[in-house]
Amino acid sequence: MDLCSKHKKNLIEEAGLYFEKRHNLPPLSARVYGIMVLSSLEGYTFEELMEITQASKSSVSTSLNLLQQLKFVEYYTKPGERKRYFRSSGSFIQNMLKEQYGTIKADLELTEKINDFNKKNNPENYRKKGYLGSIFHVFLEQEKKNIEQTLERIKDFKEQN
Amino acid sequence: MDLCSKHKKNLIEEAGLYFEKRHNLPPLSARVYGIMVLSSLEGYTFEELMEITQASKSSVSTSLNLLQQLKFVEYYTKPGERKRYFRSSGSFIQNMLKEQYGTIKADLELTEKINDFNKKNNPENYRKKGYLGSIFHVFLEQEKKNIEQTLERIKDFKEQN
DNA sequence: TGATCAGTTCGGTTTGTTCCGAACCAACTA
DNA sequence: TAGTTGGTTCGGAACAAACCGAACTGATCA
Repeated sequence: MDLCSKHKKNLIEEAGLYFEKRHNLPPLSARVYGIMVLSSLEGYTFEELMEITQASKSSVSTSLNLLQQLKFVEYYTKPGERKRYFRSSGSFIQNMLKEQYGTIKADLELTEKINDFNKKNNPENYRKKGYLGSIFHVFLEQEKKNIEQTLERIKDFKEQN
Repeated sequence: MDLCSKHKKNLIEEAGLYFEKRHNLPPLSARVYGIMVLSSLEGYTFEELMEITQASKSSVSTSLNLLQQLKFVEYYTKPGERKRYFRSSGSFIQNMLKEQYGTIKADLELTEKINDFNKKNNPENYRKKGYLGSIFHVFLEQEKKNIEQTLERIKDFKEQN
């Protein structure tokens, strides 16, 4: 039995490649997550994932554990069955944006440190090159809030719908 | 001669580690970029970078080429000299945000494709799980603009100051 | 109790990345 | 033209990441 249409396979490949490059997941994890986001809420079993990816038991296990740790994937069980059904947890875009937001936040924090240093040690740099001191600092604070709010709105939006 | 104070060395290490993890640069490239963002507009020569990083000629060359390709670093020359002086191009935070923005944009594009697919193939998923159809789509469009504007504002701010 | 099922853990192989030294090139200098 | 300076390119060593098979665990079932 074919678990996957041709078109779906192509999309999985595209999404997988994408997660690998941009969000640097290991190749197999990336493809597994690709499968999840393109699948119904039903999800897939361990076996089916082996079948689709043509990967080994241990590799699939490791990949699923990583994805669960990242909160990208979750599983549920059907009463009476021991098998787990794996599916994407939350929406794909929310997971991705949350990650990006974390990075941006960390960027801004590092920026503060760097600005402080340059203010003291490379004042000419600090002025001319865009390390614009307290005004810029305030400005960035504002943008930081802006970005935070975007994520909040997405969260709220989803909860209300 | 010591090209680098103790305090600066620590910051370089911290920044380097950060670029390595979050923006996945190779270790040496990450440290070199750390040096750049913590240095005056004067920049450093190839030799000085070898001295500070204790790395080989070829490694420094490769690193600088990567950083230039990413537009993180640029060089200038002094009239009459053949030597290049390397320095961070643009402000660090701008470079970082630009990168993040690119990722978010790509995320949103992939989201559209995935939503389209799920709409057709996993309609129940599409409804229940946050793939909320055209409303969500419109909503995301708006957020996309929001994020774009943040970057624009940073750019404008810097140009005006 | 033994057998089976669902998944994990552990070494080892394969694959890929990062860095190095040595040879090289291109521009200038004596 | 030969030598020096500033930097690049190439092949390989050292290390790390990704995946595999085989042995294992822990739960259920006959």
